[in-house]
Amino acid sequence: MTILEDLHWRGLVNDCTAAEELAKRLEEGPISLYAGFDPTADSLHVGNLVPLIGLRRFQNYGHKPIALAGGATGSIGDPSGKKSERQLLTKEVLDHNIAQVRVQLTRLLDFSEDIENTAKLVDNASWMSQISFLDFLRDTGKYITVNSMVSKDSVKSRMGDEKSGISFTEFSYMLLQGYDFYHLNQAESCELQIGGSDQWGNITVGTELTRKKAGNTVYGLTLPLITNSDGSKFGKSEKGAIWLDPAKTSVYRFYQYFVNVDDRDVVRYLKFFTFLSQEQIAELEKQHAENPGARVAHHALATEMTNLIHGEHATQDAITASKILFGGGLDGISENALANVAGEIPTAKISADKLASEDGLLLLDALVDTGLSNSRGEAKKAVKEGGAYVNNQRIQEMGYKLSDSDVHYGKYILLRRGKKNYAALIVE
RNA sequence: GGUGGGAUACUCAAGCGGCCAACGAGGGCAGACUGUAAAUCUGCUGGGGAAACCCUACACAGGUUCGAAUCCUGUUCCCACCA
Repeated sequence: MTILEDLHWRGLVNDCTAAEELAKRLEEGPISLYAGFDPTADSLHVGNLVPLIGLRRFQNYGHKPIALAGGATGSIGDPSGKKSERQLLTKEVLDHNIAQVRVQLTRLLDFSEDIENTAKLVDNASWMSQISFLDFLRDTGKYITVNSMVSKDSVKSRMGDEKSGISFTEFSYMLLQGYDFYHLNQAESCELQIGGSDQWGNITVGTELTRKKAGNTVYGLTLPLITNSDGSKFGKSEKGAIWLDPAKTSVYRFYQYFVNVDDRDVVRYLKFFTFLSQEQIAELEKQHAENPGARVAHHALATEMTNLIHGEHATQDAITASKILFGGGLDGISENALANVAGEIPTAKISADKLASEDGLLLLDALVDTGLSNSRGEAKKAVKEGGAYVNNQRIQEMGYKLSDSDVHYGKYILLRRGKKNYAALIVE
């Protein structure tokens, strides 16, 4: 199977320039390719993952991947898919973000130096900052007509919108990104750019510019936008984006996000996100069809993803915690296991004195303290509705006070709101 | 610039002097069912309080009234028509 066949089978090819030529070129030997990301946050989230994993797929087939951090373009803001003008980020913030993301990329791509096609991370600020505005207009702007720029969807949608419009700054974005491709073609012999389907317009500016300016043929390939079957946005939970940074999204929540993927999506996502083979995925699909309740495919997906991003050790901890929390009662649970669980879910601290005192600690307050409820009113609602649990025992008594008898191993009280929101109280 | 219409909770959208913390729909949360699904059914959905009840809220600022989201005045922003 070739890389393109692999991508097609996975449903990862949305659009492609000169598909046949590209296939031929790939057969001739390894190429360099790149995908960019704008460092708009100090961590990647699962929504950024598809193009980056795409790079890895190419790397696995012997090609050389380049991850491009948009230190320059990120300071402008890509208008693609955006309804309104964006807030500009400062250089300091961008640099910080790039440094953080760099670490995460080392998990996704192989940067080992002893291999032929080692991955590379570049920042377009390093060459963009060298170019004067005048030079850019003379040497680059000359090759692209405004007519073609105006006809891009990303611009058209904003031109039609009298209210917000589009600034010259964002309008110019595609030229900058196009120049990146040209630059990488010159500096790294880069011949292919991949990206999300919203990047099509930007990518084609790059192929056009490289052809006109350097006379080289380069290719673009876009990957589909991931959509959930229920219409919600992929990569977002009720608490916001699912980040790769474990400080922003705990490993446990990361793992759980994939365990909770809609049945209809699980096989698609196995293809999109994992490196499992066609046979392995077919087997999982079969098992899922035979017994969806066992959620074999879900667990495989969650395990693969968590392994990739957080490593095997952290994954095992998340799996262990999940088994305990969703596997029945707490009876006979070991102190070690409980400590592990507490490490995976949100916690709040409470002093032993407070617990032993006359006033004690109201369950209502504990729910708020641990963030399981946003206000006492919500906590009361949860208790009233039978959605509040202490150590997995439902509590419906409004004035319930936590006491020593609720404490496991002198240290832990497990709280739960609803079916799957857990938190731990740590007694100190 | 002129005239008319509008701004209501997370979103859409009723209400046009007291029965309004505000109909209804969507969303969200919880419960039942289940598989930590989907679909369905039920309840809840400003804050505090066990509750009675209190506080804050219907663009903003004032006013009329025993009492205002509802009436009046001014301000801001939207939309339509005219110029």
